[in-house]
Amino acid sequence: MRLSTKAQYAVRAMVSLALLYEEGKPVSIKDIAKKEDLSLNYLEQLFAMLRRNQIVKSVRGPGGGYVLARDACDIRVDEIIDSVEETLVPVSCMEKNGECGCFEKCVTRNIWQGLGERIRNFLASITLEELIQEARKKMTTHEKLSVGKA
Amino acid sequence: MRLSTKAQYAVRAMVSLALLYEEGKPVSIKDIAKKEDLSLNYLEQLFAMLRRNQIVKSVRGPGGGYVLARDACDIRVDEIIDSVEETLVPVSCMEKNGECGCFEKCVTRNIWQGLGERIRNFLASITLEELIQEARKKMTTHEKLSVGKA
DNA sequence: ATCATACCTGAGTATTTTTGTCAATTATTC
DNA sequence: GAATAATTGACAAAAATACTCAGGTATGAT
Repeated sequence: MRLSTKAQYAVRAMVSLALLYEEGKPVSIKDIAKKEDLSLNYLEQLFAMLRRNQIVKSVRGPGGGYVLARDACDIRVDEIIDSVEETLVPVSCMEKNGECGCFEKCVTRNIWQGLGERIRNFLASITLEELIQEARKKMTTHEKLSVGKA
Repeated sequence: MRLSTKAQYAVRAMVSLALLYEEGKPVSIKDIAKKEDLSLNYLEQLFAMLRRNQIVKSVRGPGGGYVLARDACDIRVDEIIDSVEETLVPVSCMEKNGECGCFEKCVTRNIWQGLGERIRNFLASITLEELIQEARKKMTTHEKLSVGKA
């Protein structure tokens, strides 16, 4: 029962994007890669998926980069994960919108369905905005501790 | 976000075990393998793990097999899954009982922790007994439909 | 005793999924 | 038209998963 690193990276990258963003200026993937210490090429793939799912918008050319497609308070964590990972449903036979055809036999079906719903609901209850605020809070307390590091 | 087939098999096998059980007579792994259409050898591995975790008891020799180690109403689904799969925690850095050391930086930590708790709580809220009763219910309605099949 | 049954163990393998890398292209700004 | 940065698709390494196999060990029945 593991979330892929892909999904974890995507969420972290989205927080980074939001934090690095300053009015009107797109954030390059390079900056995010540096901040999060991730492979540039790999991040590119993730952002391509995020873009296709309308989580971010891209701006090409010099000075370009990525921007949130909507307000942070309107982006839910489950949407971010959906963009890069196929599914939050815990078992594969339930993929195609609920009907695996084994209804009569399958005793455990209800469990997995219930579990999938809990996971979905929980991740849908958290917005990017909340993560950003938490991040800012942690940053300030952390900065107090590491003053004069450089 | 997938549960391993291992975990799925284990839960199904436990239901099978409980359904096949008749007073005093252990159920052989072979019967379960047949009923669930799983590899005998693979099931053996799973039951070895279930035994080590005191979910089932084994009886060796002819006429032997496996028996529930406790009442079905006292066996929770999360225990079954724990026995065969390492973890219900969604990200690896949180393995060792919660402390990954990246507390200050890690903005997403709270999400994964919360998610892990939801998953755990949900699976802990279901007992084997409940699954058995549901299975019996489905069996009777299903039998009505497939009368005279053989 | 010995034989058949059925659990028990650990090593090994094949498959799939995940996690990336690389090379080449396209769009945009200066 | 040169530099920048997103965009794409193919490919590859590595890890996890899902098994198989070849033995062993305990027990009951004859």
